[in-house]
Amino acid sequence: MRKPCYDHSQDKNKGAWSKQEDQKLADYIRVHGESCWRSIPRAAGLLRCGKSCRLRWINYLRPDLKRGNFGEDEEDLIIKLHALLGNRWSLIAGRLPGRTDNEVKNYWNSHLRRKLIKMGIDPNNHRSAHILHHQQQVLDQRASSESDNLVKHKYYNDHHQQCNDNYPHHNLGTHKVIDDQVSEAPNSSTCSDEEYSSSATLLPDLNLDLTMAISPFTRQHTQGQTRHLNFMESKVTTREIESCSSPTLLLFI
DNA sequence: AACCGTCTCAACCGCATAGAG
DNA sequence: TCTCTATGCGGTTGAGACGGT
Repeated sequence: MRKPCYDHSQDKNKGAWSKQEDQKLADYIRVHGESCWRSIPRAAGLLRCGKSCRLRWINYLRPDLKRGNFGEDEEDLIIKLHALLGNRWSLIAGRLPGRTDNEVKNYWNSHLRRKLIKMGIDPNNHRSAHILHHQQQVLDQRASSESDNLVKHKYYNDHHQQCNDNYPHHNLGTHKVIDDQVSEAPNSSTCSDEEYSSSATLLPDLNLDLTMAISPFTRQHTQGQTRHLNFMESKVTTREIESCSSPTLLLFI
């Protein structure tokens, strides 16, 4: 049986950190560095669990943290990255020097989400809400009368183009197969190889290289045979994409 | 001044994953 | 290959701050 992450059976402190606790932790880490969080509380004389110490250090005590309000450029970057990565806060925070994943997540939930909603943009998929509604209606009608998925795809792409036109600021491109959270292609199995390679297109203003790759894990195929896929494979075929339920997004920094 | 609703953000929690043995 | 432990991540919670009535 796995031990609980937070063991409060030994009179561990909970809640807000006191200045003395902060001081103890900061002093300890300055001398000994960040290693083995589990042992740090005892070594530093703190009645906290290791996880709590790690969180406190990363989110508050780290000397390289940038405190204060987010700048416009930071907001802009968060929105763009969220459009690409979804709620991968640690990845997003990694592109914002001095910001933590917790900080970015909180800022998104308290400010940016609302800001996008006010602008008529769905913060979940970064699409214009009224256009999305209209497109969905059209899509539903067509889907009910035609079974051809290519039709859906055309509408999806047209719609996406329209969103980009309406909100060029976000430069969303057509990253429909980057990730199951980010992309919402009606049916990715209809994409051509060319379309998949376009999903690896760079976003020049972000200086990001977004490359499709299949997860390194061995995947079971329906026929029962096992196939090993190369982790760094950047050119993947439609068939491989089909066999992969969760394509991995790689960020090369 | 008191109450209430909303907002913000630090901290908690549980799950996933990496890595060691 | 399997099991176990430590760490990392993202969703959620709750206390305190703040503004409106």
